[in-house]
Amino acid sequence: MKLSTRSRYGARILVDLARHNGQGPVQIGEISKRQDISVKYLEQLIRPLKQASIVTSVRGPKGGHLLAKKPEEISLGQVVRLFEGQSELVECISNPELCSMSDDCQVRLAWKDATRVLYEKLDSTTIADLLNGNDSE
Amino acid sequence: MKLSTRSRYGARILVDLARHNGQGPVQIGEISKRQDISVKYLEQLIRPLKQASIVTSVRGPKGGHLLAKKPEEISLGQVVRLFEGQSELVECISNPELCSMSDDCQVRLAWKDATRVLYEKLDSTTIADLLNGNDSE
DNA sequence: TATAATTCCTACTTAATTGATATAGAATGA
DNA sequence: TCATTCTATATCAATTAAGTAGGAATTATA
Repeated sequence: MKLSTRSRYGARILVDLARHNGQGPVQIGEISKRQDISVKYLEQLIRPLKQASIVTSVRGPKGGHLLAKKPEEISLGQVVRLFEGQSELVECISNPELCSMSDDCQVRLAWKDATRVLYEKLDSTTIADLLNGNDSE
Repeated sequence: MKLSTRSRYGARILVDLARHNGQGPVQIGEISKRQDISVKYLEQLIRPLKQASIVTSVRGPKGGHLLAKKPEEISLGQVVRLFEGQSELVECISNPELCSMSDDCQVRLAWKDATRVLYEKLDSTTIADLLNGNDSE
């Protein structure tokens, strides 16, 4: 039960952008150096962040990426839901028909509860909460 | 971020054994029919449960498996820690040296917090809590 | 003591997922 | 106009997950 690197990197990208908020577009090359993530992989991770209107981009020379929202309006829950293929801990929570016993399965309800508790925590943690500490510069 | 079927099945095996507690050893073949899990896969899942002293077994004819503890003494947290290779949501929690930024990484601390909250929930849910409902018989 | 029921052990196979790279293309401002 | 930067697919290698197979060990019972 492991978070994908996509979610981890996604969070770090947003923290990086938040740190440079108000300083104009941040280029992928800079993020790559600071966060030690390949340019190509970064490009791939920023796309869903754009589609979710968390990040906006400016093309052309001096272009780059910017937060589309305030850091305190972006939660880890949003990031995780965006990057993890399946946000529930077990699939039968959202697709009960997958298991013949779903109707009356107490174990399923326990996993559902655990999922809820986890996301309550993630939803209450925002990028703004993560702004202290090492900037790696 | 998905729980493996091993953890899911593991929990269902324990609930099945708990339901037949005090009725002598329960054979894998019976569990297989009731829970719709292959005999071969069940054998593989019961082994770690035995090693963790959650289940005991009796060999030979009329043999089978029994809970080694009371249902209220077995938590989902134990089951998940047993079956998931890595119990933390991200690896840098327990192995900070994996990432050059661990020292001062707020994101890492946030994942750690989320992991803690999740396991607090799982640890507080026992097999005894899951005994109602469909027995599939 | 032979037999059959049952667990125990090791290895193998297959499929899916993850993490990442490569290649080609499109937009835009200096 | 062209270097810079973002956009979009495709591909690949490694790892992990899920499940299968075959046989050895153990033991109740006839």
